[in-house]
Amino acid sequence: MEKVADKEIGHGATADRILDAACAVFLEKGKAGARMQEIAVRAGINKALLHYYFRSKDELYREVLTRELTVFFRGLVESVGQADDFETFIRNFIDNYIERLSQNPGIVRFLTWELGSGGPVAREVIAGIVHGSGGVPMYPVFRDTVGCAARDGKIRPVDPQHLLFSLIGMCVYVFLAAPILTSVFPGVDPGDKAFIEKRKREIFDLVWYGIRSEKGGNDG
Amino acid sequence: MEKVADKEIGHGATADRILDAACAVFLEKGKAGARMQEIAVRAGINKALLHYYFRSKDELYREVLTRELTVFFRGLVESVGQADDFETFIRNFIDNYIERLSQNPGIVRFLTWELGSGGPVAREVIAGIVHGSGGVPMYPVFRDTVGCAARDGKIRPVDPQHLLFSLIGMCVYVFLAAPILTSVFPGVDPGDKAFIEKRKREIFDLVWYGIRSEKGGNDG
DNA sequence: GTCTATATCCTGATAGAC
DNA sequence: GTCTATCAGGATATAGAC
Repeated sequence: MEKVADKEIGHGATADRILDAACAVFLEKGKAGARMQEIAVRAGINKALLHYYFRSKDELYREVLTRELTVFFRGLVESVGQADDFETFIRNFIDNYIERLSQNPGIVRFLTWELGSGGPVAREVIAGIVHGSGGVPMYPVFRDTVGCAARDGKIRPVDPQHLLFSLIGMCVYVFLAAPILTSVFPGVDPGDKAFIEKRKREIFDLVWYGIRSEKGGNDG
Repeated sequence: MEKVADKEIGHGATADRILDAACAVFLEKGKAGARMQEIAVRAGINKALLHYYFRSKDELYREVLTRELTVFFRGLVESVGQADDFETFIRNFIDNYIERLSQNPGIVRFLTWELGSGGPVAREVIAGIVHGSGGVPMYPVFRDTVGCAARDGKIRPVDPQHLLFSLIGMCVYVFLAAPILTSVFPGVDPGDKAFIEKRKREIFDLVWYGIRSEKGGNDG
């Protein structure tokens, strides 16, 4: 499996092109709106060959989701890491989270929709990732880190669950609502590098001023 | 148009039932995933009668969106109102915003998806509401109120646009991500009254501590 | 206004040649 | 592995009786 002139270099070249095309179409149109015809064309083949590689639309959908969500979630989970002080812990979280989102602007929107529509496949795949993942469970680490910081008087006591929701919400919103934002606020572009960096700073400032302990806080 | 035994009281009773049913189905499945058959059944009629009232799926979709988004957006815009002091201004915003969202958990999810999918109908309808609305433009009021509070030394200087994004993001996220949250955090239910009230308080605290001016702030 | 039956079109999936 | 041609099912939309 290493000759094949003209075309690619062997085994899964076509399959990969299909997966890429399918990913794009599914993320854009959703499972119901996606058309096998369009996926085939974007992959540079025809429907018959598409079905030769992936028996059915359902199977293709499952493969795409598994591949895409696995890497995406692993990336997000890594947003919660150890850090010397609590300030960098929060800063790293925001940086990493926004960075991943800005590189995959479509996937969160897709996930939000598909999960709400009760898609069993998406639910399954995610369950497999969240629970089965051999990696570090994300929330316990976050909760404990916040708890320690509060106990040490670095920050005021705060519900870690809601703090997490607030952080994620602030990070995710601009990407989810990108179409509305750009239409309501001409000049705002969530894909723009400068906007992204400013967004990181604004979120951090709001959160940091919002939770740090009064007594210890005269470094601003 | 005021007799008609047995059935409802006249003109648009059936049409309204159809619109309600269609709204539910569209919000749940999206335009592509929605089936005219299901809409008909939920409205208690059959496909033929459905087409008698609304010529095509596209037309029905447009009517539903126009009706639903109009009232929803007007409600959201009202979240920005005058208040005696800046603290109640923020508190009112959060209260109102979350209240509307919690009563329409599905519509934001739908909107986010459909706008991102480039649906021209949704875009059109929203443009008509946002611009054509004779009501008060939302953002200028918000921006000026924030600006005044900063000028008066009530809060630290802060980018009003990003503050708005942060506020909305924190409010909206738990409803958008409800399916994920309930599965990852057993016990969390964004539809629960107690959760909603707690969420309001947590958001307010984070924002208020996060933006209020240091000098004037010793009332906590 | 409401129904049953039917037309028309589209899409996912298969057959079979090369 | 890749193609053309085609099937079978399902979806929107219409015809026509009541």
